[in-house]
Amino acid sequence: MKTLKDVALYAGVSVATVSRVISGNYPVKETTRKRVLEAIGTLDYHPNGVARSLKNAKTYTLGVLVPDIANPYFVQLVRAVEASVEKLGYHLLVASSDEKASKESELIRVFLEKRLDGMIIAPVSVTPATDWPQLIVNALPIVLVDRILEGIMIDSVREESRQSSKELVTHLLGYGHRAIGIVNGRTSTTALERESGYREALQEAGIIPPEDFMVRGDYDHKTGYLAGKRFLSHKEQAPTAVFCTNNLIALGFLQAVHELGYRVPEDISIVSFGDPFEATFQSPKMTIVVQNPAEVGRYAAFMLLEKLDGKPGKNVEVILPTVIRLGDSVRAPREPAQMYSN
Amino acid sequence: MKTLKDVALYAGVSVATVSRVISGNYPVKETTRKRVLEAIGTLDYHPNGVARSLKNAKTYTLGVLVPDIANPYFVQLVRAVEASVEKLGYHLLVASSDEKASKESELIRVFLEKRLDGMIIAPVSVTPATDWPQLIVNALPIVLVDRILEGIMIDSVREESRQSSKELVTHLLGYGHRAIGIVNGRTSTTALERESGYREALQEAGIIPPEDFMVRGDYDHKTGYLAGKRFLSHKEQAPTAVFCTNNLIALGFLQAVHELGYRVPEDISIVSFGDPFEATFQSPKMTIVVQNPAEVGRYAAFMLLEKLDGKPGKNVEVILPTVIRLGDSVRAPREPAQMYSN
DNA sequence: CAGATAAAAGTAAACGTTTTCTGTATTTAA
DNA sequence: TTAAATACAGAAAACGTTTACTTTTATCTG
Repeated sequence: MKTLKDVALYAGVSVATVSRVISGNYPVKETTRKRVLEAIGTLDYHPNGVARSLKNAKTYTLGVLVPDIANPYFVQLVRAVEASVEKLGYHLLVASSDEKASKESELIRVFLEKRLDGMIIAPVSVTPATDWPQLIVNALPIVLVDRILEGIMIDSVREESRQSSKELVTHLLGYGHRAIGIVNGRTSTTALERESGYREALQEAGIIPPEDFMVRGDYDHKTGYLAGKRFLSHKEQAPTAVFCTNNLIALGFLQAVHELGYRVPEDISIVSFGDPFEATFQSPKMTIVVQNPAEVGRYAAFMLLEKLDGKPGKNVEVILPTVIRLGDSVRAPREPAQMYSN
Repeated sequence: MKTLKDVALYAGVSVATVSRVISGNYPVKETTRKRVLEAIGTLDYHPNGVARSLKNAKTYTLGVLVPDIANPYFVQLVRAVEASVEKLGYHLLVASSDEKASKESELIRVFLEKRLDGMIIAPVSVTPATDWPQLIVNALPIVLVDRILEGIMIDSVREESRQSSKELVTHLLGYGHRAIGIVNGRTSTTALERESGYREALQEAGIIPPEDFMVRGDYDHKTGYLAGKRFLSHKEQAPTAVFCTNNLIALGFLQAVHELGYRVPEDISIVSFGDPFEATFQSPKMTIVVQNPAEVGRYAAFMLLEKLDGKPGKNVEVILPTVIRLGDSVRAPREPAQMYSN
């Protein structure tokens, strides 16, 4: 690949002049500018961004670290971030932590070494790994999305989760359900919040759910599928309604229900978090807390860009409101509610 | 951020020694190694990857350029690429061209300037933009995915498309359909191949489809939706079956059908390209050509890594086979087939 | 047309690494 | 105990930019 020096030689000027033509920040005589531009064209010169980044201490690249890049929720989020930052010339290094703290640490290290200008992270766990405090010290611009960390104040954007979970479960209670299960993630704040909303709703109804109604697994298809199989294989002791805390879990659960020959909502009612469009042609149409990952992404991008711009930044914690969209995945339990209250 | 110099100063050695400790490629006395490692730890030193890349002419970053990063097809593809290259220490810069040649050019330029080690691209158009030839000359390792370019030989991986399109349409013909529409993309090779398969099947049946049965738009939801509205708003002249050439188009078309109060396959039969899992709970279950983007991604990654390894490379053109999965989105047309043959 | 001033272009240092080339301890052999 | 060999460690150049500083060239004024 050609360098400034090659161009300079060809155009018969110094490298400084070529650099100035390219940057456009300095006066260059029109005739020489022409000559340089021509040289650049014929030599097919492309500036070396690496050298430039070294000199300028700026890479124009942002790191995005999500648990699963294939989860539609994060796909939407990432796309919104990309769309928000592209006009300012930033590009994205996207990576998946697979919900593993070790991979998260490793990738943060990579981001650091690559000298990315900032990062957007959906942390794996509530309790920050050892690397996190360093990060803060290093003052690298960070915005957390979807989840937060306990004990460390970092700018974050997420969607309301506890209250809406409570409402979902209350909705089920309103239909007469008493045996209500939950299929949840494990380590993230969202998982805790959603479980907390679930518990609150039940508590206010005087219900204490049995331990085996509460599944803690991963935010993935498999967890939902296995939970569905487990719940429904002993139908008599199964919950009459289930709260799936995430879109993938809901999908997996649904598949299990179908495979076992049961139907929603005739045999079991389901509510979940999800994307209204994704579910458009699903049968049945699910009653969901409508999530808006794109909005989360836009906010996160905005906040990160502000920081990059040198704005002071006062550790904002943005919580976006959510709404519930009713579908037809809920109806009253067929049998009289078994008594799990005490 | 700390530098080698800081560490060297702190440990009382030269920068060269610190560098050698880090790389591990040179002999360093155990006691000094310890001292250096300690310095690195207490100073929280992270090597500057930018400087390293400049020196080594290697960024360990690959560019991935797809038309739409939110399309599940490309999401799967990208994820497979990521999974394939991560163990070798490569990371991904992902960007969307939005099916715009201008954006594609721009992003290729960015990739070039960032000195990425290689790129994987799903080109927007069959006819290469002016930048493409340069790319080849620059000998930057490239692998095309999903689509190819006319007139330039570049390694590529894609799925068989023409023959399977033909089979899909033949399947429709077998059910007695004669008025068969197609909703397609515009510029890519896949669009051409799918249309070509469609035409062949019809031709062999002695049918020449009217121009307005052939919609050419984008590979997106909207194109499918609009086509659906258009076809079905004049039901009497509408096709009795439609071939949607892509998952998003199919989804959009389906939505239009639903909104207009029609049903599949009672009122109209549909076949398409798609992902068998995505469609699991769709009603109806679509008859599709099963695509396997992950496999495409794995192949592309493998081929790119080979090139990066300095393997000669002989311009391979990989075409992965596809299979058809029958669903229940097709049945015989209700009214006697109108005659479009001649 | 000389001298002052403004404009344009050149020189060289710096960014933070890696690595070749040297130099100095330390070990080994005689 | 000394010469040769080996093992470590340092100095400095190089990667390709940007930019402060300096020098050259062009322009202006009287």
